[in-house]
Amino acid sequence: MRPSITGNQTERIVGALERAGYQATPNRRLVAELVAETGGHFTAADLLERGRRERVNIGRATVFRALELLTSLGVVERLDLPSGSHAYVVCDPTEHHHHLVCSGCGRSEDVADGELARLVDEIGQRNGYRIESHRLELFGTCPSCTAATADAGPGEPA
Amino acid sequence: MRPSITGNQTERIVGALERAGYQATPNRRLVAELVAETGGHFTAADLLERGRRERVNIGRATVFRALELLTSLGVVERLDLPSGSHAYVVCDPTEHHHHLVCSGCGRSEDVADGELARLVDEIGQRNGYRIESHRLELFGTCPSCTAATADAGPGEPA
DNA sequence: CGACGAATGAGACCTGGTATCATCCGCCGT
DNA sequence: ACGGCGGATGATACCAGGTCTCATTCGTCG
Repeated sequence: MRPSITGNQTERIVGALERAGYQATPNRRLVAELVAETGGHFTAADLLERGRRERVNIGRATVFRALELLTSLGVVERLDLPSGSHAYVVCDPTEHHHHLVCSGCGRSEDVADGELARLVDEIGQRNGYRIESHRLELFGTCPSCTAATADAGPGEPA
Repeated sequence: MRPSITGNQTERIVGALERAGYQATPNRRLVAELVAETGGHFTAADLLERGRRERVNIGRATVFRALELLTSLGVVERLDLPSGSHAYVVCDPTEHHHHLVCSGCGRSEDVADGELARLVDEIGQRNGYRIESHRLELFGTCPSCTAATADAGPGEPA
């Protein structure tokens, strides 16, 4: 009785919304679904477009507002791509973590803070700063994209 | 014969420009000076405004173009502030590094990559990604801002 | 059912940045 | 000194991403 993996994901998001005391309106549910069914990162424009395919009258502001809400709950986070533009990823709100993003397909993994905390601490101490927050972003090629490019074009050795 | 610390800094920037084969035009010199005399990060709008105080007819596009140029040479880098907006900082182009930014005064220190490289490597391996780039950004309060707030308002204990 | 606050959509607005295009300027070869 | 050419410039239009306002509408609760 499990409609899909993303079905659970959607419920997780909607649940987070309700637990935080926000209404789970149809629009917000829609955004939750769209976010959940996205493999990888997405932009707000993206979401809006997909949203409009399902429900014509969804406003741009509503999408942004929903995204803002979800961001404040930690179920999505905003990434800064190397290009300088912004994207969102869905992620686990329960633990401080960072993101490893595939530049091929956009897929993103959460990576635990781990040793980084110590390193950050040291840097702060060395410079006399009181560190308040830090952000690590990793960009690379995921296993399947690596495999795909290896298949398609092994023609760039030296 | 040393006009100011930032004088050298300016020359360093202009030099980088010339070495890379670009003309060191008056506009670009102006931008270099403005950048050099900035303590901390600045936005493009910032720079434009200050630029216009010196030379009325400097175009917005020119400032952006100069900034882009300097970014491509590595003498400035673009930061993503926690607020989501962008700022630029001048930094040392000779070595891969990250930034530690004071959220009080905007001042920024370069911090060496150091152990991070190893950590990044491990993360990549653990996830099967081929890491292409990474970015660490640290935000905190610098020594003098810490001192200042301790003087001004010690009134937020619990 | 009625009321009130939260949510919504349309659209104006803002910021940061890019593209276009005509002009202009500096530098080069002669 | 001159002519020409490419690079640099400024104005301006444009675009993306995001926020604000405001009137309407929807949900929820009494």
